[in-house]
Amino acid sequence: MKYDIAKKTTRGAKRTLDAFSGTMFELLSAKPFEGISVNELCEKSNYPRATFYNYFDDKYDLLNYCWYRIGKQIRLDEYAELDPGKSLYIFFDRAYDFASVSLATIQKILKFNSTDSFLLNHFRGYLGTQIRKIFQDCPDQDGSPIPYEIIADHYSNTVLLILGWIFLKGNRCSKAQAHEYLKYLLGTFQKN
Amino acid sequence: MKYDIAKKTTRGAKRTLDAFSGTMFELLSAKPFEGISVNELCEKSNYPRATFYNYFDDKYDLLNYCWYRIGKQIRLDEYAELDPGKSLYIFFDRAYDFASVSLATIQKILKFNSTDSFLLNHFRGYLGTQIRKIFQDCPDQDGSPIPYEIIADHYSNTVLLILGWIFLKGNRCSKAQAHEYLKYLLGTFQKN
DNA sequence: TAACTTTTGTTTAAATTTAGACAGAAGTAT
DNA sequence: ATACTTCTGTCTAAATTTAAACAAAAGTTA
Repeated sequence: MKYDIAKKTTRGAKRTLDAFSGTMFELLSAKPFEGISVNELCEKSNYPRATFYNYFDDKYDLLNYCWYRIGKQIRLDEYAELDPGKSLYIFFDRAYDFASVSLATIQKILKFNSTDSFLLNHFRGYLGTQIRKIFQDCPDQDGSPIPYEIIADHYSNTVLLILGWIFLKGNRCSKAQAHEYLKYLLGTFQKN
Repeated sequence: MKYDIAKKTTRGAKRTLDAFSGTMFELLSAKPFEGISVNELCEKSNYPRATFYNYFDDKYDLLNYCWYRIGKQIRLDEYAELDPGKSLYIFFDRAYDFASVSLATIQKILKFNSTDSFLLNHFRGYLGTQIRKIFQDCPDQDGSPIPYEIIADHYSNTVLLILGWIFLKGNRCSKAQAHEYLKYLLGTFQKN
């Protein structure tokens, strides 16, 4: 990414970032990621190519920013202060709510970018990394027989599994029921 | 208007004009025009005040541009080549279609800007002028007992009357029925 | 293969936007 | 009437965007 997200973004930068990522989501609802060109993104966003390259290295880089934008919406960065034992469920709930609201868009995107496509794997990768970060910040639990890092990975995998089952594979189920699934799959490790 | 619409607009200008006019329509759907400030327009549009004043003199000027934008959507400028006798009905149909599609927005705006408010009068004024222009371009009809300019004004008034009756006063009626109204009110003058 | 089109990523100087400050007007509250 | 807040319209120098051109890569067609 050529633009530094860390430093506070100016209004102009916000507009540009929003426009490009918004257009990317729009286009993903209409065609596979492979078929989207930087030219098209610029055309639809009403920005010249030079501006695109002021912000992003290429369309993959923009894709990353799209995931980052979703991450902000589910407040991926606000877990430091949460009870580690509960953060799993809190994260799950936020993701569940977001996916519920965005279901129409998700389904359109899936129509052109199937579950096992590059696009979804890319998203999985991003989200997995972020989830792992949440749990890695938690301290080692006393008396745990295996490294906490492994548990963090396992949490991440399991949460993604359930979310994918519900929203990508289309097996709608209530939040409460989903919690049951999570408890069942993670029961052996969880204290709470 | 500080920006010259006549010269072909750059992409950046198009973005800015679209953003501000779009925000204006949004705000009009939520509050009366009097209560909208330039600050608010800039805030919602994500542009600094300086940019607003790069393009517009004030919020009234922006309002004018909003009407201009609607004018483009109903192709107010494409009447030179049309049959003068029919242009009345062609214009009416375009306006009717546009209003039908935009009905939800119109109703929201009316909720905060009642039929006899400054806003609606301003719009009436703009549209009336444009309609008059269409008919003024038509040549004097042979043997007409009164100046064509008066007839143009009368056409403009009558079309606006019917449109207002249907879409502002809320008396929905079919396009065909509306044509009957028009024919009845203008029958004495019309040849076709 | 060869001709052709599209895409990519970079580069430039010119145009536009930008944050912030400014004084004066207008509105609100006490 | 006074203090307080918000709004307006203008002004800057610094930052960003812009159109256009470019060579090289990739994709398409015949």
